[in-house]
Amino acid sequence: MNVQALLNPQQQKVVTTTEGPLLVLAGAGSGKTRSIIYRTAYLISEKKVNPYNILIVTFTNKAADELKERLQKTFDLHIFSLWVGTFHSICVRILRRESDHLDFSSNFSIYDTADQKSLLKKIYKKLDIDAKKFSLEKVRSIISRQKSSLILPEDFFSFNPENFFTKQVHRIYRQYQSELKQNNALDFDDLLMFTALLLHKNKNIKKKYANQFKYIMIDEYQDTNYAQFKLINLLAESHQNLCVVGDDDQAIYSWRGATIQNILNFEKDYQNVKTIRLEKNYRSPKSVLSLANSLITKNSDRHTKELWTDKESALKPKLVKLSDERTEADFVFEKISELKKKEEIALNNFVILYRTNAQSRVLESRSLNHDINYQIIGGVNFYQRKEIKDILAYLKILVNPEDNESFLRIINSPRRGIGKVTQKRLLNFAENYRLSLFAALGKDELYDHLGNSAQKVKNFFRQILDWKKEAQELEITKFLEKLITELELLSLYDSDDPQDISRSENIKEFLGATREFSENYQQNNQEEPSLVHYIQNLALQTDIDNYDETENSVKLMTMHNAKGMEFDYVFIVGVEDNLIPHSRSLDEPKQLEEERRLLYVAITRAKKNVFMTYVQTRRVFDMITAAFPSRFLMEIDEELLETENGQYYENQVPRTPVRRKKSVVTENKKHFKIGQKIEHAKYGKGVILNVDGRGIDAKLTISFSGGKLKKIIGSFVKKI
DNA sequence: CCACGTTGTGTTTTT
DNA sequence: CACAACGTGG
Repeated sequence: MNVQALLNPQQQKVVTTTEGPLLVLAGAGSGKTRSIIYRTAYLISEKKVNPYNILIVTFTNKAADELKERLQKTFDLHIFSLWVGTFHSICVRILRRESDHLDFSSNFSIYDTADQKSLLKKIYKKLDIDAKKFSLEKVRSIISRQKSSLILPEDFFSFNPENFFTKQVHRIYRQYQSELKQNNALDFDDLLMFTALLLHKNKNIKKKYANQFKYIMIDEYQDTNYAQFKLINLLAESHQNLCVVGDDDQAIYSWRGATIQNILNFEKDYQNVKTIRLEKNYRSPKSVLSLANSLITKNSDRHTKELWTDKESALKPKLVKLSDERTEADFVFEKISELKKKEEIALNNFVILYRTNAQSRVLESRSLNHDINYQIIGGVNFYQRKEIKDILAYLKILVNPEDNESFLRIINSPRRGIGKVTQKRLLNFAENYRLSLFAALGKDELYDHLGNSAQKVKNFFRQILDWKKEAQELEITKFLEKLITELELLSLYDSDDPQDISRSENIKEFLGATREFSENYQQNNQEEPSLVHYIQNLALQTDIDNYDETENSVKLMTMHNAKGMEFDYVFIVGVEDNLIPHSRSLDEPKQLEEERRLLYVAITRAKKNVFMTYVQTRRVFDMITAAFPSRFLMEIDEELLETENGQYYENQVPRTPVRRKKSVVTENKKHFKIGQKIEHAKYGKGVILNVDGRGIDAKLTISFSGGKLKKIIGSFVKKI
């Protein structure tokens, strides 16, 4: 393996320093991933380490897949026994294997944020707690924080002050854990917490995994939380062969419990730590890097380092002031068209970054006027869409009959005439007999309590039992097809309503994804995947894991999602106070620093140049509000940023928010008129027969040239 | 039991 | 605005 030719001296050092604790402070674009891959290859082919003895933790599943692929293709290594994955997926794997030592079984359900909230809502009712005083999101995040810090309900008051508020939170937390257990379900944080606790409590199991993972590498170490720190610490303490890679300047997940102290204190947590700094940036030109450096040096809590590059560029980052968010979107798309034409590059070399998902909406609707394909990454996760979650709930109930949450989701969806009253009776019965809802269906006495609905419930039970049997016999894709057919899901969404069209498309896409998973799995494992395996894997999938970077389209995503990626041209929209830094982060200096890092991450994605935009008025809900350039812009050296129109530091007169007039739009002022000719990307040209609603979101009834009649939302068509 | 209307409520970021 | 929670009439 010729390391010298392909890596710079620091990277080489990372690769060849295999023993003992190693801290790699790797700036943005400094060849971090490359170093990890080479280090792994070096361990296997030069040091003759068995792949089975290596653990690599990546930040996304996608990164894990790519790493595996490159090891296989570039280095021709057989690495199927190598463990690569995210913290969560690795924990699932361990928990499934070790379920004998745990008080849940290996077919556990994994609850996402929405599941957590719906469970909490039920608990509020039971404990008579007011959701207005104890906001669901707030309590959910407090509980999440406890778990990230390995604080169980019984230890709660050792770490939290005791007052009225915390007492209630404690009650909720205790009940929440007990209900999760009843459902044989774990939330995301449980996956980490229970794995860490298992290794902590059970010396034999700890020994087993510490022996297996003789070499450990962790990517994005700056974004790990205490549970993750502890987990790794337990595994690495005996051999100390731990390499962590990260950049404290890119720590952007403290709100999720990540603590930057993990990377700042690594040299104290482990002994005889070797530290290597990767400061040469291979991605961005000097102009972009100076901008980024100028910003990040305003942060105090950091390892000092300075990124450098020898890449020159005539281009200068630009700052552009626009009047409102629509003009902003138009500007961005026009600029992209212009650059695309001028440089003859494909659309996938452009990215538009924003602070909040809500900002994608305008961009989406304006893109139609510019003939630019786009792809949104993130937002509502594919697997969290209603129609998909419904199907998943069926699968979960078949795998884990104790999962009451999933049970309640499916019992009357699609409608089968089992309404609230019957459900209430069933719940009471199950509670009296201390049974799960599904198990209650197996008791004959139940049906005496159900009156007219008894037969419907019986039919439902029978159906579930049949599916359960089939799920075991059939290959998962086959089974899924059968389930979808028998539930008549596709015909349920068979209308011209764009929402229904997208729902049935999602279901088909889900089937496709299942088929792909099944085929891959069979190839790698020489056997069919089980349903449990499949759905536990699904729960941890994200949008980023599945997106296609080769597709010819502009990518739209949050700054958070852009971590680890790179693009020729980066457009950052809404560089305003209240967005970046976000209004919720203004008071706390620590949070302000994190917002600054977030903008730093966004800027350092650029291979060629960066455009930042801000507007003067922005619509928030139904209000038009005055917007102001981000305070971060004032910190940047003036000469590093070219302003296209107007100075960003000019004094603006704060304007009072303007409430949008509720004017009645007369027929001829409407955005769309009856008789108007339009064009749709898929259906072609047509004429509007009816307009329901106002403006761009009106529901249009359109007769298309082929004779087809469709109902379509205004924003999906172009006026011609 | 359910469809459909009305009222109320809330948007940071995600595994 | 968008969507969830509630109430009413069939």
